Amino acid sequence: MAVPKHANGQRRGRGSRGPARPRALDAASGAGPGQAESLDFAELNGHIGYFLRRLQVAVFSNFIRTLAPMDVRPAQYSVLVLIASNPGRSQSAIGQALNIERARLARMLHELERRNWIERRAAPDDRRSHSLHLTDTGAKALARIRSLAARHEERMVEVIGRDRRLLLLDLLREFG
Amino acid sequence: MAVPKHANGQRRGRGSRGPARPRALDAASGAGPGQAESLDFAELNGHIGYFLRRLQVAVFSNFIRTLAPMDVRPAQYSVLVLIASNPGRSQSAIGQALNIERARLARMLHELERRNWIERRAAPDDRRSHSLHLTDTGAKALARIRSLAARHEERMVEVIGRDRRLLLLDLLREFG
DNA sequence: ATAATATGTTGTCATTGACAACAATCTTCG
DNA sequence: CGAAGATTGTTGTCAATGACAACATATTAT
Repeated sequence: MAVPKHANGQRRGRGSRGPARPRALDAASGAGPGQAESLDFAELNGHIGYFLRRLQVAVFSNFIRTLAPMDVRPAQYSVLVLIASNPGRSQSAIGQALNIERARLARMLHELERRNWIERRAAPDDRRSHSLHLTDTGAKALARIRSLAARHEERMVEVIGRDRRLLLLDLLREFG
Repeated sequence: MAVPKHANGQRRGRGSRGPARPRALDAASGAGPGQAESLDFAELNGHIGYFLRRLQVAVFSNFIRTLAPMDVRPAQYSVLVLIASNPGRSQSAIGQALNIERARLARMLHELERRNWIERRAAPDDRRSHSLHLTDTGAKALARIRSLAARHEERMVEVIGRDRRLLLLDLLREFG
């Protein structure tokens, strides 16, 4: 497996973290040197989805890059965290909560089990379902993962702006 | 081709559009009947990416569903709109602007050309590149597409709340 | 001119989301 | 009780997407 290709490029160190308006996270935005007279985006600018998409991609990209040392992707992270906070739940419970289709989750859990981070135990009450738990190894890994995730979130604060981030979280909390 | 599988389910009519707090757009959120004591999401709630992702997926899902009659996906839409607003630009210009990799864009343009919506003309100044234009058919299609896209955006306003949407647009505008 | 770059194209892989089919278990209800 | 129906997890498979290598053609830099 190793580092997935998906962890795409986008370095671009940028020192100065002045209080000034944060710069774009990633990609396109125009701004670069030697670029033909920038295009007219007016129409796209009316679409929420357009911005949401770009921001989401940029945020995930940073997440993947930051967590590369543990080779954990966002979906895996959310599953691990949810299992940690809710040990013993079934695959269907976790899947529904995160909106991950059961077939997809089954395969993701295979991978996490292969890494010895989680285990499926027989559920006492319903022999169809498995109850999910972190292993000790998983708990240790999660500790490291959490610290990387925290670093990622800090970086998002830097780029987006602390207040903006809070506003976003507030805005979005109602939809999760 | 026909309607791509991707245009996933998620109907769920909901009459009453009172001024009350808008309900979730899609998926999971808990709330449903007969669901085990809802899970602890506290940790994920600290992550912007988590919300961004869910909201973005929900918004795109609605977009795809709303534009299904024209079988246009978000990326195609953005390409069409950008070509319409900036006729004659090269593939690389459009690709960079939208952050679409050139190989991917090449194939997308094949499809749009097959549908007779756009054409690649020889660029006068640089014979490597193609200058992109809508066809008449494409312009007519885009008219319909735009009206569907407007309907989608209206729906987003309904769900997200007019003021919230403006706030979001404001917040996100700086990052596109 | 020669080398380095840029543009568009095709080939190919990995990841993801979706869906169908299946076995093993519950649940419902006659 | 017992058969019909639903749920849970699993595997197989397809389509869309993003990435990247290799290539031909053309342009720019040295």
